[in-house]
Amino acid sequence: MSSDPTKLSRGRPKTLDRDHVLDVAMEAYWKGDIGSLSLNEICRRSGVSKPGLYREFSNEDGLMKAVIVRYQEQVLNPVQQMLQSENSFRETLDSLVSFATSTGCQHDSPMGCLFTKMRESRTQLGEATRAQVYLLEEQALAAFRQWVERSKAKGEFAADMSSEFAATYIDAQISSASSQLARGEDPKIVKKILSVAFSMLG
Amino acid sequence: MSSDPTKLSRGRPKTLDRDHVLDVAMEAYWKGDIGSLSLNEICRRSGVSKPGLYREFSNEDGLMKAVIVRYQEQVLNPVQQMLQSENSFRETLDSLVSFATSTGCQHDSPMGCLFTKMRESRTQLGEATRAQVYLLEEQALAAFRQWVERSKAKGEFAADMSSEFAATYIDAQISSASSQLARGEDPKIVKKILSVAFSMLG
DNA sequence: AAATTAAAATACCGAGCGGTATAAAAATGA
DNA sequence: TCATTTTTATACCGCTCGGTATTTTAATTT
Repeated sequence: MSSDPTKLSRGRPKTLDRDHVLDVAMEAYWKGDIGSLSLNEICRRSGVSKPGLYREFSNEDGLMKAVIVRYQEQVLNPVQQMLQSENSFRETLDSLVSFATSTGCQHDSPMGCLFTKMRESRTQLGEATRAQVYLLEEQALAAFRQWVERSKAKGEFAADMSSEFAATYIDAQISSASSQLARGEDPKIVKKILSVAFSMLG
Repeated sequence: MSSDPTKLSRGRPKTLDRDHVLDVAMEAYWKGDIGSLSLNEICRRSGVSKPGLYREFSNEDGLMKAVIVRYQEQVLNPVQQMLQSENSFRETLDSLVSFATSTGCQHDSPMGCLFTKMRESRTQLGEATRAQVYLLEEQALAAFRQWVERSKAKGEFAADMSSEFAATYIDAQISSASSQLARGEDPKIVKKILSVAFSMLG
């Protein structure tokens, strides 16, 4: 908004690499216990001083919100795109299951879903982060519901249930699968569970 | 083993009420964030001094293990009994679903299952507690598997899957439901989800 | 009554936490 | 050259944590 990214700053040039810090923090929260991971530890791992981190993100809540927003952009939005494709319900469902039971979307990303992890540890999050997670929840449910509605219109959704409930059901199963993966369960088993749980849908 | 419960102790008589402390701790862990609940807080709530608590339970790990053992005795064992009843698979399944989606088994117990909660926060538990949780996991899976096997023999289990996998599937669904309840979701919705997820079993 | 035993409560320990005051360092404009 | 601006790193604050050393209290045994 106000600052030109090229070079018309006055003071000492900043060396803090925001993206690097976010990468480190995202992986840390993704792999570890969100509630037990301290800011000090993030500083240590990213090689950034504590005041530097506070200037960039205000506080722990700010960092975590930035992390979940980044996760949304990098991981969740592609899934949402997938749900809007013109493929059949079954094809999209298979893609969804494959995505949910494999690593996030990058080279060496941890098992499970950071968003699911944050949902589960709601009570340990700051205000801003919790609000963002809540927003993502609503987006996910809406995306599932619209997908089901479109599939119903195409006659590809067989189960006798409201789109609202179907969305809740799909969300619950995907979250559960992500949770199991994060706990270290065998991805093949988790995938099989999802297949059975979705077998009556279409 | 060595001490007679009546009265042949020598020193100052103990006033610490072990059961009271366990009641307080169980409710605290059940309702709150296990990883964030401090021993200091348990002491405060139970009105017991910290050294008193350490004398009785050795350390935090000892207290948490005592709590989960108590939970097993009070809540989990009755469920295991239920799985061994002579009722039909459907009847038992309905009982299981009703149990899982209502309060634990007592008057004012919180939503969800303490065992499930501890499974989810494995990494934050001490050694002894984690070992006990692992033991309970194996017991639960074995109980489910034997239940399915007996139901198959009676021709009441319709789905085409191994008893091993069926047990894993049932366990995953029950855990997921408990998790949703603990997060505050509507028990009616959760029950409906379980019904759908179990609709193809028998 | 004196010695002994065990449980009680107070007060403390080192460590780590989220967060910040402070001052040195590195760039700019005059 | 020198003041100004901005970022940096060190060192610190108050607090809570899990766990314990210490002393007082209340009972039994001799």
